[in-house]
Amino acid sequence: MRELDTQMETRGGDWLAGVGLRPTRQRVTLAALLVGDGQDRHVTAEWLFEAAREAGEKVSLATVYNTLRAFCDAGLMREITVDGSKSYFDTNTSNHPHFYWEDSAALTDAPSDQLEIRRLPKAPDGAEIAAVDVVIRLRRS
Amino acid sequence: MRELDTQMETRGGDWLAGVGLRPTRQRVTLAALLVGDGQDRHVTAEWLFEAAREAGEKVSLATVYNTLRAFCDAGLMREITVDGSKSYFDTNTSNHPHFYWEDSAALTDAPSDQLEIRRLPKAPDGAEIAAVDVVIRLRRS
DNA sequence: TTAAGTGCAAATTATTTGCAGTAAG
DNA sequence: CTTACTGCAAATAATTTGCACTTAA
Repeated sequence: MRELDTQMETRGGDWLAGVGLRPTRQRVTLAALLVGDGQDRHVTAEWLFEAAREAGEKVSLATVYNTLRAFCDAGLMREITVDGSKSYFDTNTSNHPHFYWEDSAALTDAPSDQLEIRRLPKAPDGAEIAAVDVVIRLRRS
Repeated sequence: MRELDTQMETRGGDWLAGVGLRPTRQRVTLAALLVGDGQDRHVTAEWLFEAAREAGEKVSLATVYNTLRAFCDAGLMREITVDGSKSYFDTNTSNHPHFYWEDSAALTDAPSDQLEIRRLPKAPDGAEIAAVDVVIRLRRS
């Protein structure tokens, strides 16, 4: 895996500073791995833990979990649930559809400009729509 | 909770017979609780286990899990994932949108005749769309 | 009679938490 | 200094599994 360079860490640090999270070494590392290259990313805790390890930074798995949760609470990421077994965390917080590759259990963005939902059911009385999750399940053909 | 009557058990039994699953006492009980009244239902393993208990039938939790899995494999039900922690099983196997009540963690059907998806992203090369899951998350307003 | 189904209890897997130590403001 | 953060290891929670015992066909 790639090494983390200064620019990536700076970008990760800025991302944290934006929401007032204390920029500890671990958080800067994880943030750099997540948004350091400006790409949107969908990760599992295990994947991020491995990525940190491969980048030569040491962080405990518990901290990876706590950190992902903190990032979500701060609104920096969104948690996506596709298959009961594990959670995915998305650096793109806008509401957009996903492709879920059943064979590899990978989650990627689906081109949102191609999706158009008409006549969305209205929320029942006393409730409001918090989000609309759209997951397009793909199978190798 | 309600008792199971003959008609419900008959309906549950027919449901099983339709796919060639051996109609054991436990399966007939669970099937009757699921489709005995002709209503669509969204249950968790724990809920169904409790319902069986309250109907005076004894089934182990492991069997409830194994049975729900068998019903899904047979195509009688669909598993729905909404929040990483637990699985819901839906007796309505057609592809339709759901309401997820975040406060009570309940899953219900959303009126599907009101949903219309236009320009669904096309599946990338080498893949085909297996299903499109739409979950409308509701929050008390 | 015999293969499939059931019920425990033990095993798994993903995630959270308690708490003593470490570091950021 | 003081409070938040980190790292373990132990605790949870949902689900699965191994295996001896039933039961439907």
